[in-house]
Amino acid sequence: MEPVTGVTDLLALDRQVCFALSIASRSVIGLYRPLLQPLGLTHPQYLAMLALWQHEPLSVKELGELLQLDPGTLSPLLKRLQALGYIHRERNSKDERALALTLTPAGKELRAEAEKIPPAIVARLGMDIEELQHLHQSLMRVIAAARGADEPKPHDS
Amino acid sequence: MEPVTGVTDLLALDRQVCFALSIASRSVIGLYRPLLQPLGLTHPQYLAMLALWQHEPLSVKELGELLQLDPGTLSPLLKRLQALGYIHRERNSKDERALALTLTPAGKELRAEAEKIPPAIVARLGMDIEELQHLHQSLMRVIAAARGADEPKPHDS
DNA sequence: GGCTATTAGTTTGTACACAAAGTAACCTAC
DNA sequence: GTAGGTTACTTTGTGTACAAACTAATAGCC
Repeated sequence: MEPVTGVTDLLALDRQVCFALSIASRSVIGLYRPLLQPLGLTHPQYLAMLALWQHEPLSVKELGELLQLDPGTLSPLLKRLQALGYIHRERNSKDERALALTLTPAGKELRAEAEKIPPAIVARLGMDIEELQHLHQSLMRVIAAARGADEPKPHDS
Repeated sequence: MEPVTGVTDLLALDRQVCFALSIASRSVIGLYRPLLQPLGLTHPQYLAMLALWQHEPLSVKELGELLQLDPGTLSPLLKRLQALGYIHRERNSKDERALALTLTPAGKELRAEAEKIPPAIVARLGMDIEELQHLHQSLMRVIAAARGADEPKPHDS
């Protein structure tokens, strides 16, 4: 479409996938903010709750694998969820190193409120479900590709 | 494809576009990290440099519009770029409220190093250029949609 | 000209995000 | 069973992000 001058700018902002990825992520999180505020949650806290609603009980390590977050990020975040009264943080009696993260009754009840959120976001975005699903698949491939990329090929040389 | 049970889990982690968006963004930024480290830059700082290489000079406000970042984020980030010796921050003599952000010679020279980065990232990701371009378009549509969504329809009611 | 509202940046406070160092519990080998 | 390494989590330090309060300069209005 464009004249290939041989110096099409590799560094042009508007060509960088990572630039689009950063902004899209922040923009969509921004849409969640007013919806999450009544629940007292930030978006990362909401993702942690999603993981617990689906997989409770979890250890910090397991939650970190689900959300791709390291323990140094989760540790204070989980204390805040506890302070909000949504989760319990108890040592696992089988292995005192590990935490057993579980939901409080309030944490379980919150799920009903949270279920209103995804449809509201989709409505606000006003995009086709189909395009969103396609985007989702692309993003999952990017995640898998990035995951594979920084592993130095286990059985090589 | 799946049996529509009527209770397909709206809150399942693996269905949330925003979850995929957050993780994809962090994952790809993680790929940049080792490449940016020799330049002394973080990913947001790299994006600011991209903007300046393309559009210098810029005010903080203009840069904020390009990167969708608010001045409270950019102010300290730009001081760090100045401390690194890559940019100048001077008041605009036409309007003393505004800053004129310009590149130092070192900042201009950095561009040659930076040009090696996008091809390296694409290579590490190992994805089709075509799929990446399609993803980029989808992301730009999401950004536009999110942008439009939180504006309360200027001429309504 | 001088008052008021607006605008551009800065600062402060809270919350991620991640690297690196620290601590306590577990496991393995001997 | 105990020394040494591993594992799970916490803590500390740096750097975003963003809301809200603040400061200084400009623009509009009388």
